[in-house]
Amino acid sequence: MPRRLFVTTALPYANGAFHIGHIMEYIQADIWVRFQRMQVDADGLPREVHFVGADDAHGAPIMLKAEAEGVTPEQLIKRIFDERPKYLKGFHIEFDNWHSTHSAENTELSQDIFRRLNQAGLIDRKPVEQFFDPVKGMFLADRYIKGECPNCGAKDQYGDACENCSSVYSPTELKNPYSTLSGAKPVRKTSEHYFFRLSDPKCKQFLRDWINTDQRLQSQVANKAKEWLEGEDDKALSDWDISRDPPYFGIRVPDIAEEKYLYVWLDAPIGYLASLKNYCGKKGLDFDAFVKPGSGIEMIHFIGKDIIYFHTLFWPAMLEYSGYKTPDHIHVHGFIGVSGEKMSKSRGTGIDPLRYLELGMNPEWLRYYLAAKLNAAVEDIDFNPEDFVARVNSDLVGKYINIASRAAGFLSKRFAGEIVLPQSRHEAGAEKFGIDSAALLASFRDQATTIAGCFETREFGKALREVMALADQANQYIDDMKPWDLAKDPASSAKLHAVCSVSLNLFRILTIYLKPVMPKLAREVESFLNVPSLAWSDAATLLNKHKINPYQHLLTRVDAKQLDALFGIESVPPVNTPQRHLEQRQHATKEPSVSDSSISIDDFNKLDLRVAKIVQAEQVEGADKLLKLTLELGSDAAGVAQTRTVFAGIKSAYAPDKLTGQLVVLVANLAPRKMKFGLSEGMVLAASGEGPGIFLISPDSGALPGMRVK
RNA sequence: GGCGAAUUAGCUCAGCUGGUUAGAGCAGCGGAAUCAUAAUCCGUUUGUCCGGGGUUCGAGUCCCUGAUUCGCCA
Repeated sequence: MPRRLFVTTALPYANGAFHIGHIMEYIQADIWVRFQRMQVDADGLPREVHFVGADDAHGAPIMLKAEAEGVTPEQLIKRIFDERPKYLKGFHIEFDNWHSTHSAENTELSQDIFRRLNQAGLIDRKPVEQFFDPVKGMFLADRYIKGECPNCGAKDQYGDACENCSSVYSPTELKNPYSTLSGAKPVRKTSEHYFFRLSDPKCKQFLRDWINTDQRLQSQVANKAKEWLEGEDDKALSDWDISRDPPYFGIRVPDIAEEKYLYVWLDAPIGYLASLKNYCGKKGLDFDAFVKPGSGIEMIHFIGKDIIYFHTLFWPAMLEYSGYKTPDHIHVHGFIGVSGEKMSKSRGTGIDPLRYLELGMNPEWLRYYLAAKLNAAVEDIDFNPEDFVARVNSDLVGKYINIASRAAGFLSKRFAGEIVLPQSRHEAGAEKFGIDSAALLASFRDQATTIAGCFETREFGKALREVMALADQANQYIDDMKPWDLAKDPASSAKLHAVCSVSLNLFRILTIYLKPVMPKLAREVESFLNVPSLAWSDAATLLNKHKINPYQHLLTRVDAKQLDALFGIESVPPVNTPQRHLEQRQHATKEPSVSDSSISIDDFNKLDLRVAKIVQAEQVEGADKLLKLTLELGSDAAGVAQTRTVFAGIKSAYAPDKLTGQLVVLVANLAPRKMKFGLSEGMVLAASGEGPGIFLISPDSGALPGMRVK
């Protein structure tokens, strides 16, 4: 039997587009999956891999977001669902299936799992007192409650922790609490909830065994899971609240007359199975045979470190006690940051994957760069623009592609594109040429096992370092052989032919090793070399007496300007970026969607908006989007004109000379921001939308510089 | 607050259970080359291995302590 693998990535929350963190995870998993698909197992059968994903489509945040947009939750998640392929195809991420937790399969599986857990005696029902928003008519998760910190009295703090004094408390301890949804004062209300008895001794014992199974989890992950599992007193593992009251967008708790819903985090991971089941249906495969205990299939989840808790405690326990097989491996990765800063979606320091594609940047650059930085540890990685340019250009174009480029021209021009290797060194030919190419080719071939080991264990960075070390050797070989000198002397024609043939064989082997990372490029190389799809085992063979196609450029270099555009100030991604379920504490301090909450007049008054007159507007050398504006704000008490310098990203829409004298609205109390070109002391208001165009906001005639706007 | 992780060349990172003058790539510098989308090759510089103590014949590696950063406390 070949190895059989069932691989998933974490389900993205369907309230927004993919961000770079999602794409990184998919690229990591996709590389791993593609590597597996290139393998043939001992019996000669190809390895069997099933790679699925799905949207995580339930929960209060989606319900509220849809409401704010004036659409139904179904419409919202449909829109998001329809966007997914653009990203996945764009980055060559090849899922076998993409489904949704809002589906017949997931409803059926979730309700069935709930029933089976109930039958196993692991479901309790008990009353819970929570805050309730009397205006909205719904129970409030912690993140929707704000108030004054019970410790330091700071205002507008969330229900879990104070940003000011960082004390931790529960929402019921807040002073003067209010609902962020309606502004109303929440009331305490009791409701019956269902709980999964995770603290049951048999459950804990099962988890202990599961967590401690060798090779199942990375050591850091296992340690963390143990810490949670074995916590005592106030840190003891508690039972898991798995139901929610209406209104809720989710799956009904089965077999009861009351309207209650399964908590989104219960049905979300079941989405892995729902997607697999949907896929099995399409392919005519036996789903039950995949997921029953002892099925012989390896179940592998790629996830980020933020959701370890769910995947190492709740999820295996749910599966175990509902009669399914439990996951064999959880592969946890860290977060991606940009230039040392944490990703901040609202400030635009993140990389918008769609913009990356729209700028025409090659997705395989990103795949290579991320792979070069990824390893098997739970470590955050950093996207550094200079590093990105250097790595891609020097490794891929300078080292790898260069090998083909150096050899192919001679081969086409002089030898009709036919690869002919020298005879083995013990026969006539190789010795005569003084080429020890056999040893070189053998050393390339022999790295197949080492590099495969790196891919298998997700040490992608190490794998690529090995590959690039080989590419260095290939370039050295070409340098030693000096084909350009050989080409000058007709007598050394045979040797030139040999050198080019060896070089292209080296290039072919490198292509095999890079194929999981750069599938499209590999396809183009296959077509250039005129060979069928390369598998891992092909590294053991050589191309000889074989005609190739003319060489065409295989890969362009990164232009640093593209990165400037990627990070341009206009590149701010959509405001509502997806996060995992927003009801979770860890996300509770993140900003809520603008439309979800109202602000008080006091909040508004914090803005000091002023009418200002543009007295000077000039181009900024080296800036793609910025104009430097000098603004007059009226005079101070002593009659001295006040001016401000503001850098505004409006170059694409306004010519500097047309702006002089125009009145605009300035955010006068915005904290000054040091930019590459100088200090920007405020911000001018402008409108923009999905399409092109930026439109400055101007007061009606009669307004004077310095006037307050409110 | 408690627990944990991280901190190694300008940049990105290797350094397994302590063992010779601490490594790689990129960048830099000096040469060579000109087949190759200025790609390649040779040579070369660079480090208070976060600070301070300690254990040891010997510590980047172990222990204590301090700093900074980050995470978890569901």
